[in-house]
Amino acid sequence: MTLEQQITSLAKAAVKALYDVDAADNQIQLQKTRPEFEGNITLVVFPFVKLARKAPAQVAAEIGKELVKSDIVAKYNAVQGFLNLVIDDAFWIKQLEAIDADANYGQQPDRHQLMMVEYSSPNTNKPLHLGHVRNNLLGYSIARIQEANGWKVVKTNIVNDRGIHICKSMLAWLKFGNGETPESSGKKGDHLIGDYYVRFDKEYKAQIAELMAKGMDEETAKREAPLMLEAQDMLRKWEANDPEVRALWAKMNSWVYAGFDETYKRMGVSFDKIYYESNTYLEGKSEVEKGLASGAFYRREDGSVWADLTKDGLDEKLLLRSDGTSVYMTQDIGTAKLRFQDYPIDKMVYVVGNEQEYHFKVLSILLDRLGFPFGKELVHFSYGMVELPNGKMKSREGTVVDADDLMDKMVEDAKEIYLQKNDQSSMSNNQCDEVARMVGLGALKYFILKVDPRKNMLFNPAESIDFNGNTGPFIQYTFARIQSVLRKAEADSVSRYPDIPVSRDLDPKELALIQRLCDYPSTVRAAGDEFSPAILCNYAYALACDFNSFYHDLSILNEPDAQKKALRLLLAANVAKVLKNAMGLLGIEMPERM
RNA sequence: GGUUCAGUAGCUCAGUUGGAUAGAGCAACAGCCUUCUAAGCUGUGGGUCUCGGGUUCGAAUCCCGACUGAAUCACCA
Repeated sequence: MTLEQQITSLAKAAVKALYDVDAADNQIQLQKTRPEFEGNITLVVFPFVKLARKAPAQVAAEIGKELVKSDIVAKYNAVQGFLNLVIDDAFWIKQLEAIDADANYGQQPDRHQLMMVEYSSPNTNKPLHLGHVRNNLLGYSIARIQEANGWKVVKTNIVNDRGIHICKSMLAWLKFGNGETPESSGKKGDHLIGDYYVRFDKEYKAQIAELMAKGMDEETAKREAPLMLEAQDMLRKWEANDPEVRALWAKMNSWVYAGFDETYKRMGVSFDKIYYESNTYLEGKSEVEKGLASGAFYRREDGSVWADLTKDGLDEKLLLRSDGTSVYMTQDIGTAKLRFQDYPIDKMVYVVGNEQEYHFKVLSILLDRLGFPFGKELVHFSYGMVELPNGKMKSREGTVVDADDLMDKMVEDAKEIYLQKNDQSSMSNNQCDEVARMVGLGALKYFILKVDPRKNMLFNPAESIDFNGNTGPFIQYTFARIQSVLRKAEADSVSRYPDIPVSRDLDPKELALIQRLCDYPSTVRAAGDEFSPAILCNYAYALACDFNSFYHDLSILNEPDAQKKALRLLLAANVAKVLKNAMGLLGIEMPERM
């Protein structure tokens, strides 16, 4: 039973005894005692002031007098309406022992339910940029966090591998590529394709300008530029299964996948099941046809198919174009159907930017209308955009921060710092590179995950991401320090388990650490409930801060008292365990030394 | 224009269901390495929590109204 639960029931009993009322759970308000007062946990007594008909401070004192009768409350003091409770050291030591005994501390019981988490979902016409990085890191971390909350999680990716944007890259490559391949150019496949996507846009704009110079208006020029017509022609051929177009498409996509795989691997994200739009859009079409037959949707005179959502307070939504081709929504319906055929999904989560909130609102209603039981409950985990100092990132305008470049830069910076801080004669190249990789990526991941996912965040490329302060490397460093101590303890055969039962006055720094460790399970739950890795970041940072302060003030291995030494070692080991676990849920690796 | 979200220190961000004198980091300044890793620790300065009302013992937090910014409302994805 947690401290909060114990105090809650004690407080209820006290209120009953003193004022003869049964307090509701939400009337028992507990918070951590502020550092300027003595105590570990504080009961806010304002809720009882009225029914006691006494001054707040007096009520607090009366309840305190009751509570101190129990074993776990050693002392109390009342400040206005705040009753500060000092918890007995024996309680904390027992808690630490329980934490130590639990190898999976923080893991919540199995819920026997399956959650599918969709994230990443790239287009295959350009490489990943910082916006995708946020998506991938959030998606992966949320999956890990929900696993820790007892869900069985299936991570999935829907690859948008077809459509006009893909044809643009293909066409530009055919026209201007001279048969360039990743092998011949030494470029990563996704970057190669991205270059041709940009090339298409450049040539297309030139054609538009040319047509406009001849007197054509902009709208018409955009529509009639030869490159655009050719791209559309290519899309029709693709849909008609033209062998040449399909072969080219398959070849170029395979280059992109090879590039993506490399980026994903480096980022440390993975998927259990990958869906491709080229395989799901037909399924979507047939679902829409079914909906049309059942009267859920209607067809207009021009042949296009629509859903009327005005009763739901929304607009009308197009589902099939007049030429019969599908749109984004159609594809998402098909993908949803296939997924629920493949897995017994209890909860479906889409990690997609907040710019698509409307889309998912509509999707939820449509799925529900088509008779899918999961429609109403789908979760759109809507996260904010990454902005640059001068606004949004735009692929075609070249104002993107490339994912591969950014990771390179972070690892380079980490390596430089590592070489600067360590004795170069005592390390191997491999060790240096491995630490630099973990630390560079740790800095990047923490930087992104520590901000509330719902909010837009700003990234300034001119200012490099920090390695000091509230950062991933700070937490990694704390961990590495502990590992160093544990290695030394092992070498000296120092036990972290004292021979005699520990019962002594805890140092405030020790106590603060234990109390922080006790908070971990509820933090994991909160992160899961709120879909927020940021909550875990804040926790890991606070724990690392507490430890560094403890480490600075108190000696572990040089402590002469064997009992104290053992307890501090036990404490350090468990801080390391929880730090590693928490960071693991964020997808951040922890180096043994740095 | 409708809808949704956001506005906290110079900058980037925390702030659990309303609780005590609103917190970190960066940047600036001043200290601490013969002692378990100084990517650390300690201290100083820095605030009209966008603004105005309201609710109450008590509001950065809840309600209403402004202002500012973002997203969205496509036969784009």
